[in-house]
Amino acid sequence: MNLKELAASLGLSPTTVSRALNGYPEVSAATAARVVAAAREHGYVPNSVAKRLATGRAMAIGHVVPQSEHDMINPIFADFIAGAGESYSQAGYNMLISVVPAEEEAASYTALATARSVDGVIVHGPAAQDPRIEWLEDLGLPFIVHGRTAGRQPHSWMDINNRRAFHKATDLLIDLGHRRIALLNGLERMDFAHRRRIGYEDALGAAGITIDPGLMFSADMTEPYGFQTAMQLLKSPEPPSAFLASSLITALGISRAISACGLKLGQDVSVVTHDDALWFLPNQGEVPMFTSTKSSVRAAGKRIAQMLIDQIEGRAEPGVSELWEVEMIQGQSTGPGPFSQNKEHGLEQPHLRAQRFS
Amino acid sequence: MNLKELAASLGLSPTTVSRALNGYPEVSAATAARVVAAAREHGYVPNSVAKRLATGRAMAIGHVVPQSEHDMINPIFADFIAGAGESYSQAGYNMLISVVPAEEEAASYTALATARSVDGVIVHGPAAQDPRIEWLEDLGLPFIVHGRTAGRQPHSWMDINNRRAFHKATDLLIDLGHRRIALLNGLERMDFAHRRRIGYEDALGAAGITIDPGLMFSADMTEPYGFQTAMQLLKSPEPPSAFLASSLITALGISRAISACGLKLGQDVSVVTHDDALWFLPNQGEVPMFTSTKSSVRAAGKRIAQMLIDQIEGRAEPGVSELWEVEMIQGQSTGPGPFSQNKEHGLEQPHLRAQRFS
DNA sequence: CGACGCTTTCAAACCGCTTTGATTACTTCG
DNA sequence: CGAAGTAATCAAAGCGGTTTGAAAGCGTCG
Repeated sequence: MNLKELAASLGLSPTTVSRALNGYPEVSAATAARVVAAAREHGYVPNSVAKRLATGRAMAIGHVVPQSEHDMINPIFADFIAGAGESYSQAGYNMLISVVPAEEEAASYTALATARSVDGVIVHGPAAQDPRIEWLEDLGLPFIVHGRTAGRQPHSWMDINNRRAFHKATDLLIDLGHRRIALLNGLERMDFAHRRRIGYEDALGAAGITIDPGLMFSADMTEPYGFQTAMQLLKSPEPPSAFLASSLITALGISRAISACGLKLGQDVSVVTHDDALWFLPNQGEVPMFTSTKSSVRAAGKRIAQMLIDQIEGRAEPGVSELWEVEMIQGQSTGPGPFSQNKEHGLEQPHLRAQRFS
Repeated sequence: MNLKELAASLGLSPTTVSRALNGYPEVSAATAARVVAAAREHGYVPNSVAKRLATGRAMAIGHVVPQSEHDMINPIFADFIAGAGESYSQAGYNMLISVVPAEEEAASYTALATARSVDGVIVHGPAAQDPRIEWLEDLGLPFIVHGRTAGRQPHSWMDINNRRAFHKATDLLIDLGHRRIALLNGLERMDFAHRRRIGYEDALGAAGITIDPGLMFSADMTEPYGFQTAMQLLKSPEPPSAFLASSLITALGISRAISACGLKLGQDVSVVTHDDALWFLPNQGEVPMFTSTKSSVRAAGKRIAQMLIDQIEGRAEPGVSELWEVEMIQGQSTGPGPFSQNKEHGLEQPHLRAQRFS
């Protein structure tokens, strides 16, 4: 059943039927109702492809995912997609994902733009200096960056305050009496990891603690990365008394290493981690396992998709940005360090300290 | 630059240009070469929407993801997508993902089919009895199921041998001298979990071990699920000496609980898990952490996408199926149990036993 | 009563590509 | 030399919608 047939069955022209279904005012209320009823009865759904050709709107948002040794398709991406998908389906958009070899990424954006397959794209995992912003600017394709990058042009983005989050996380550990704090960061060519490192270094600097390059690591955020790095550090002559991790996954690895060394998490060694609030790693409960800087990547996906749709539909200007502050969650993974001011802290039960502070 | 303009600039008709670009033989070799060169020079890319309308082929595969309390978008889905995406981009297909409220799932398939937005779909996470097979059969939309279901009609599917995998895993533990083996399964309304449970029960039955419902659990495969369930069991009067887990994520939780109870993984308590070979949880190395039944979900995604494309393009008949056997990986998480025949096993170094057997 | 304005409907053009069914130019053969 | 066959090209008709511009129907007013 297509539009022409539906129109014929109603004794109307395709024009009128089309208008009736799209809610244009030129059609009388009575006819409109009749058309809508008939459409529902026959189970008529307009052919999306024809509609797109006629309107020039793809009603789709693209996500280009380069595949390289450092895989972008990870659980964080999955949660982001889940959030974005909610916004898309509410607004009637489709989500188009292209998994392409890294070297074809630029070509992939060009193809999406010239073939008009999508109305806009979301840029994932921006590097500290990311060429994609310029590509997209040149192509005239609307886009929003999940994160930020140090491009010349102003561009639309949404990010969490990574620098501030890690500054505060580091402060927390320093206040607890920690001085040797290891940083297990993500890949520092990525903007988010770069900013987190600056936050960490700033906090150490402000406290007059010398920055030790031997305590800073940067890698893909896997569990074994956390485990192996922590093992190596804990067995070293001068082990850190605290760890700061960029992902709960890595933090789990660290915690495994702590156990393996016969130490107690939150007593002998403290850990603070960023928590993307991933579905399969809920860090919740009365007193969550990990003290963390928490921000739902799923919520971010939902919001960014909405921002992009607003921009495409002209409800928002390009060049907007949002910066979310993270939530600080007190968990069981932190305790007083070797330079603690008030030693009685150590006797205090962790669950009595449970609280949230932003 | 569209086809008409390109044709005009060459002094040819759109017909000839279209044929030249699509490699039809009716056009002379010389003209064809000239057209291809001009197209490249002008950066001409055919409008995908117009092409789709004209050919009736969407050149897209759909993935409908219902969102419910039991979230389908999880790291396993992400890895699957990564694999499928490879096949799609090689074959020139797009991947369309619809995240919809669970109650709109049926409507979503209908819309995809009638709007001709996709040429086929992949069905994820089939339940033991799944209504979607019938829906899709009725809609006439080509599809392949990742997993299986007990539907009446034969349908195309690709699955791993879940029953056999868990049968063998259970056998392994029994052979090591374990009798009380806890099963931390996924949701048993899902087909894969149902089959795993049967494999587990069959193996116990064959060994003459009474099945204890108090040792069988079914839930979403999160880390805390593993931790809490294992804690509870290990503190019970009759703790199990071994665990069988459906996911490495859950296995990590179990291992955390074992440490928390002051026990040693692979010595005091054994764990075997299924391993989907997720990117951020590599269970590799000379002697991997966990003894596991391993099968890359990413490889499955790649293969299933290929099967579906073959079916759509008429290279394969519908109704085909593939059953993959899993690989058994010997890791550090298993050791002799309380009923071990040869006690000297306990002294053996795990890494000396390292081997693979299928 | 005819001109006018307003609402409602429609025929036809269009979006950019593919494909069918000519048409033309050039060989080949009886 | 004309008929027939073949290769190369093209005009036009789709695909299934939207949208423009015109027309029809109807009540109102001078």
